[in-house]
Amino acid sequence: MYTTFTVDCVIFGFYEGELHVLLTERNEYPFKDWWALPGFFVNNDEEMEDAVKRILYENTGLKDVFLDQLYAFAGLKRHPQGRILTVAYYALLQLDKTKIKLKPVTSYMRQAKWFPLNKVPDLAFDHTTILKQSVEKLRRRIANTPIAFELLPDKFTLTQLQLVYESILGRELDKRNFRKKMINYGFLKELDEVQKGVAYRAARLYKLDKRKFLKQFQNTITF
Amino acid sequence: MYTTFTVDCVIFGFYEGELHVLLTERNEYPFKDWWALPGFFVNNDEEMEDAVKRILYENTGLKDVFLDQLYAFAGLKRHPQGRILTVAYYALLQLDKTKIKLKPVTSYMRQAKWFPLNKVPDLAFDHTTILKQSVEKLRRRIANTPIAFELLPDKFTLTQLQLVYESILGRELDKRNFRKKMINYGFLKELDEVQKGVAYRAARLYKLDKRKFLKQFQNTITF
DNA sequence: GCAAAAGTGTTGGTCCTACACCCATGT
DNA sequence: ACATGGGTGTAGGACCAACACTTTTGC
Repeated sequence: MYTTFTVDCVIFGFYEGELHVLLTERNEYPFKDWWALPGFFVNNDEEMEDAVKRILYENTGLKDVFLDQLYAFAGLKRHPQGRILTVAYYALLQLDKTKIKLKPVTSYMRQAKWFPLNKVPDLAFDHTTILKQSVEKLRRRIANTPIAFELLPDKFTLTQLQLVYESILGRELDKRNFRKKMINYGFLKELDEVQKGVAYRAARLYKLDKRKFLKQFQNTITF
Repeated sequence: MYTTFTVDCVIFGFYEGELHVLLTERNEYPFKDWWALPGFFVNNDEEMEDAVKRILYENTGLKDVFLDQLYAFAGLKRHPQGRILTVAYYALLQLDKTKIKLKPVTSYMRQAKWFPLNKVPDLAFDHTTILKQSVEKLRRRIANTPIAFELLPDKFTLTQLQLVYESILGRELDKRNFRKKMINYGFLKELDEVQKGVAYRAARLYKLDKRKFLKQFQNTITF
């Protein structure tokens, strides 16, 4: 009837053409010195959503991240000391945010670091399972919802957007078809600006038109 | 760090052309005499998935139901006596199973009963919210996954199948288009049988070809 | 024979995929 | 001038929505 209550965070970020996940190095037993998803105990007088934000900040130094609930894990064997229920949350971060300095403000974690998805080590507890489920959810969601924009800075090029799709889906897409499709959606605002500081033809920058975007993808279901 | 741990069940069933949900009448305070989703405390030495099945049985008499996790609710104000974390599960039941006698085997609940979705009363705790979220999930899922079959008996007519879609989506569909689409999917087996005991032309019966069905709709994502 | 639901095709529009070359820019 | 990625169009096929009448059966 009673259980220890924790939350874990799966934070994705996109840079250098690759999808990354944010991990922390544990400084406490059990699993001392192992890499793990940022996570900790929820206080008794604290809303779960507040706890997630607090814990992510304490573990990594990241603030102002919007997280969605993924799944509740409650297996009796998750933790060596008996059942610990964890609710996993996940979030997608914009490229420029990933430049923010990562530094835990708690001694429970030694450091926080971005890992490319295919270079993630074995993780503490059942965090490998949790991460795996998050990636699956991401792939399912990108097919229906254009979550890709959450991984990019405000102004982005179509090639960057395509790279996000390709890195999440794990396959290459046709450039012409991709552009046609995105522009046809009608929620991209073409800017009068182009990229700067590149050693080749500079690409046009685009912005997400949030009004139109939400109109299309917000499920307005009446009960 | 510690919380009371419960599970709630949202059980959908389809009969008489309407989507129904299974509710129980509480026989205990708080919310005595209110209708609520079947749910109760998870034992400390019990896996969550086992607890859901046990509790559903104790509350309603239903057995052998496969439930999927929906969402974890942990608001501090969910329950008058402080935080109670609940993990909500949902399931779809086949028509013939809904004929099973409902009778709670615990004194916590006075009775269990099917309610058509649009005749659900105000529910105990935050169960109205939980139910609402389940229906939304159902609608989202039926667009991508043919979960409708879980609500029908083994052998069904195309009209029955269409009624399931219509009652979940809340709108009418074109008969010819619906049939073409379903038959084109290729996972329906046409049987040599027809309906019996109807006072009009008997409809052909179909069966789900599970092999073909799974091949199409099982996400095979490698990590 | 009539009431009730079963069953059936076509057309026009939209969207998807496959595919290869020229363009603009920085060095 | 060359290397690099930016940017563009078309044709064929698949899928979708709209639309109304005939057939079968039980009573």
